[in-house]
Amino acid sequence: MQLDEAKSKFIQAWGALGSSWGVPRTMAQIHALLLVSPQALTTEEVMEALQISRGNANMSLRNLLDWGLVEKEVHMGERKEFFKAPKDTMYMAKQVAVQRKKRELEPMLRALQEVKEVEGNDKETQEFRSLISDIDGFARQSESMLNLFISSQQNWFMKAIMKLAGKQ
Amino acid sequence: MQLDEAKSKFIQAWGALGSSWGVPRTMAQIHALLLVSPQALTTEEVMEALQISRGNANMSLRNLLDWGLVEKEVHMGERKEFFKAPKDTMYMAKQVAVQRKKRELEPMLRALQEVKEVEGNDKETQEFRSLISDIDGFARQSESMLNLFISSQQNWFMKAIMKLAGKQ
DNA sequence: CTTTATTTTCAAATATTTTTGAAAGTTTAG
DNA sequence: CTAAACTTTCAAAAATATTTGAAAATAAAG
Repeated sequence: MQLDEAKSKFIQAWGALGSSWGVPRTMAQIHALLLVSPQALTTEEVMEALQISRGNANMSLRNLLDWGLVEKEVHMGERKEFFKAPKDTMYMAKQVAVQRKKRELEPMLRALQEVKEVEGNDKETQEFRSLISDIDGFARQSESMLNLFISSQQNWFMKAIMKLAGKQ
Repeated sequence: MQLDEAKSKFIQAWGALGSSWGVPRTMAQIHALLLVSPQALTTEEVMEALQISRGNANMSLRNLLDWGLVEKEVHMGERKEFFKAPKDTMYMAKQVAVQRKKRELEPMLRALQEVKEVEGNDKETQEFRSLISDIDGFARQSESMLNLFISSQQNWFMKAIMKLAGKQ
């Protein structure tokens, strides 16, 4: 397999992965493109490489900046902005963890808190409360786990988990 | 807050959570509805409660069965099928882990394997190979972690991780 | 076997999400 | 200041995903 073909397959696969996890396909593809590019690219180059519009390229790049998955770079004497993607996998995973925690886990915890306030003491209400507090407990444990991962040094978290394998 | 209002809020929140993780909103809502229902429900009852069509209810329930998040129940003397959702949070989380591993992690591992076969020894190709093998390493660690979680007893995995918190 | 209840299928309709592209906005150079 | 380079915005268009509903299939009852 030639490098170009391999890059293209990787870009497709990364796009598909994003898509099935609720990340717009193009945004994931741009991320992949920047990951496999030796140098930082301009908006024009991203548009050209993925055959997408300026608006799309611009918005997707801005979102990737928000996610902390892409960084801007200024080149001396050049007016355009260049974009590059940090290639450290653990760093990427932590950025994604930070964002999804903020965007999905925290709103869910708030919703569970609200719904806990339900009135009544009949059996059905008690069972409802019990379900909600089970889910809430799990959500809080997940939050702690994510915090541990996010604030851990480099590969510590994954290594520590691998070590748990024998102990169960 | 009244029980009905609380149930409805929970159903909405669960639907939104699913939606932002690539699970069809209605499928997640049906799951939530069954979680908060004291008894098993028929397709008719699901249609009525969520105001959705028969086709939608049927397909979503079938998918939930595939995911292992919903079970069929037969009632003596009744011809229709009844559906209920196991309310054990850890069990649910494990089912989701099994399915997402199969549907997204494994295809990604295969794609990475393919793309590793790239020919050439120039600097750019070497950097590409290095990126792919980093991502592959992380993906494999994730897979091991999921396997550990999936096959662990009850709450063992989460508890073990909580205990790691002080040790870093 | 025939009738009726129930479930499944799937093409078409609808809804939602993503993408486009042109106009407006901003920044830098001269 | 003015013009050119570049970026951002956003309404409309296109693409994609979801939902509908009626017809077909299946299963149970009589």
